[in-house]
Amino acid sequence: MNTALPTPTVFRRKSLHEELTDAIREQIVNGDLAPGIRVPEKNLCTFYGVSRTPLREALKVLATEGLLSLEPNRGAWVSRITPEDLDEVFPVMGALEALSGELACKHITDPEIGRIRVLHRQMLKHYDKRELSKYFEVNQKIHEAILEAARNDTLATQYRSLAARVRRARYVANMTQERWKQATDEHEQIMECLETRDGKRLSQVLKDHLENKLETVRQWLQDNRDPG
Amino acid sequence: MNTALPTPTVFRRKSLHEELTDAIREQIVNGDLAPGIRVPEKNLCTFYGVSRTPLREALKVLATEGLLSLEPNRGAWVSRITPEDLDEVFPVMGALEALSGELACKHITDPEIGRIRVLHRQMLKHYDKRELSKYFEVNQKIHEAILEAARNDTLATQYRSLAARVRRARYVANMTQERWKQATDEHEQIMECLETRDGKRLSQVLKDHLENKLETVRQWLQDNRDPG
DNA sequence: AATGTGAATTATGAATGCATTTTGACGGCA
DNA sequence: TGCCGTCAAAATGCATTCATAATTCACATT
Repeated sequence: MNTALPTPTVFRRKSLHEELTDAIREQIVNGDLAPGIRVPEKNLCTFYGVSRTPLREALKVLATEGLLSLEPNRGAWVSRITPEDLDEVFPVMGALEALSGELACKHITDPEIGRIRVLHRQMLKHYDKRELSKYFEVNQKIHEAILEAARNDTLATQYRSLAARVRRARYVANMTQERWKQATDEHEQIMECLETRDGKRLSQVLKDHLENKLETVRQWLQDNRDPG
Repeated sequence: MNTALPTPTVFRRKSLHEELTDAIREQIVNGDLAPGIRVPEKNLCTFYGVSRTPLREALKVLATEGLLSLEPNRGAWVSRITPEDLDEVFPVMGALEALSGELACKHITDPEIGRIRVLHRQMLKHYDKRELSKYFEVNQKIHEAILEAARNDTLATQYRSLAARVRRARYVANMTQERWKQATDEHEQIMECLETRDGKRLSQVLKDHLENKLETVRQWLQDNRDPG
């Protein structure tokens, strides 16, 4: 019998606090829990049918991820998104995404490029039909695929954490036709860079792409700022 | 009466779990809790004289920071440092440090440059006397000051988190005379870039500087790898 | 009307207790 | 000797309970 195991598939049940973390993170990123609102422990406890102990552990984690703000003896809020936040987060995301482009070009395989090409075509179809939410879903998969191709979990974790903070802004609907067009053009360039493995150029394109996005988010924030 | 408050000095007592997080993080980064060892809750509870509830919250946070590994029902370990980790972490740190250099050149004030210049001179003195630990203490202050000058808390947080993971390697003693010389030369360049506000060049210098450091850490890891 | 006081209510902080899982020693057995 | 299965001890997961701080709201004061 062969005792040498293949790629070790680790079995790992999630504990309750971990599932809670994921579930609440989802709620925040989706916008079910809007930026700025209070998050009383009791509410979430009854909502999820759990006791406060694992829930509080989850809140601590989400706070370190920057999605919640905790104040001792005063509870938790969903972190607000301010223009200053954006000005901080986007440069960092830019640096990370640029790196992911460079690394992806080093490590990506032809089949992977093929899969991204498929996603790219899907995305263009959604663009033609102006299917905004489907467009964005595929769009996100493309960026995720590039991140995967970079073969760097540390990078992926850090990037996703920042991306989650930004994604809470429901800016998508705010994209102008012009910006949308520009974004698809940039995605065309992204494909070219991947296929020619031009890491230097890809990192620059991704950075510019993010600049474009920043403008859309900024605009959204201006249109949706709440007086609280 | 003037209702406009000056810079709002926020009073904020730390809660127990937060203090625990800081204390244990310190223990890990200092090497009091060595990479790979188990961290039973009970031990830390008796050590700090607290109950398990706040302690467990602290463990969760440190796990998301990457300093601990948690496995359901099996407890916590101090994360090991593998060569693969270094190959992941250093490129990301490089990207972040490069950004910090660029931003610092944009925002840094003359007095700040002056203070860094003072630190720089101190560091050179320690170098001349071969005072390794003092050298590193000041060295770290310089990098911290640059990070401060970048005026980006998100960047600072992310960078510090990664830096903490690396700092656990007690690689300092491992630095060769040659590398030490090279490091001080690079710091000379860093000062030049700051004084001329040459962000592009500074970001490159910082990246190279980090490459140098990576080699030292790699060497340390090779010399100190444990068969566990 | 604006501000101040204080008791009642509510929410969070932390300790304890119970259930479940893991660990590791021991002994049977091939 | 080496391999399993069993069971007690220990550790962790979660719920509950107690302690403490914050908030609310009624009422008094200016």
